[in-house]
Amino acid sequence: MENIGAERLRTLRTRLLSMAAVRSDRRVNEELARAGARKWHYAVLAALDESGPASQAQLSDRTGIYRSDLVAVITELTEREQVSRAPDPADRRRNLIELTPTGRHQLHHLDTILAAVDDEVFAPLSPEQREQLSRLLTLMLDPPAS
Amino acid sequence: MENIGAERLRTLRTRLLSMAAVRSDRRVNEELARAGARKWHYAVLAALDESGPASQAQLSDRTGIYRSDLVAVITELTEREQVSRAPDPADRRRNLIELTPTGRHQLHHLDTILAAVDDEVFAPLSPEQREQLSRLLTLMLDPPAS
DNA sequence: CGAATCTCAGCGCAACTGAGATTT
DNA sequence: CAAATCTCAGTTACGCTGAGATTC
Repeated sequence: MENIGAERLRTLRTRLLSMAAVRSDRRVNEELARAGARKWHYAVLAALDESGPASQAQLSDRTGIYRSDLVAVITELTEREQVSRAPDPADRRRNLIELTPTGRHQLHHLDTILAAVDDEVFAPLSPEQREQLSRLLTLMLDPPAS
Repeated sequence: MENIGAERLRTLRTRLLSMAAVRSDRRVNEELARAGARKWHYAVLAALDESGPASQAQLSDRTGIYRSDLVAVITELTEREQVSRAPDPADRRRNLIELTPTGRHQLHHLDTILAAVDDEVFAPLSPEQREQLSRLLTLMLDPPAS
């Protein structure tokens, strides 16, 4: 049981990661809120833009949002007329969710906002360091098949 | 408005950071729970070990726990006899919180657990990459005075 | 029939706010 | 008196579970 040093709270890696994410998430949520959105809204819009119309179950897989929570998210997006929800004629268990022109416009708006937040949150890092951070985090999340 | 690419959700840096932290936090919380603790318990024990006896307000500053939440945390730690809480004779508005021998022992136990979790969570990274990650995160959180 | 899908109700935890009581 | 400290009550959001109804 060696000495860990008098800096546990400042150097513990899992804690650093957690604190950095809390700070980043807070700014992201604040700025999205100013645009009338939350991060799940963004995730759904982006998933629809990148992979096309989908059922709620597919959107759940693509975004990581729980199926039960997606119901409310899609309802909110339809109220804002950013997506449409209609029964899938090919399989009436499913809802077919599609991006509307308004939704695509909002997505681009949110892209701009998020780019600015990224720039602010990672301001202390050089462009090379930001890339390095992305690489390390990606490596953590998707370790290359050994 | 240039094209962001069809990988937003997989490459957005703030999202990578958030996902990595969620995964890490989950493992930390699971393992601390198996030891009958939560991360705030650890933070308080470590702060007391490193900086000595303190009032709850001081502990709040050192750990980042809200003063209102510290009440319950300290109560739980006293129930486990890991800290003692007594009115500070020098200023009776304050409670003086001190680490007990049991608390110091538990702290060392939790140190061991957290070292193992760190090793597991960051397994995909080499020792050099782990150090690099720590440096980048520290830089983000405490940017050097420009 | 079993399996998939959507919906709703609710739990547990964490971050956070606000207010009251006591002491300095 | 104003300010600091501790305590308690309550809000909001999120991740997650479970159950019912419908459709395949």
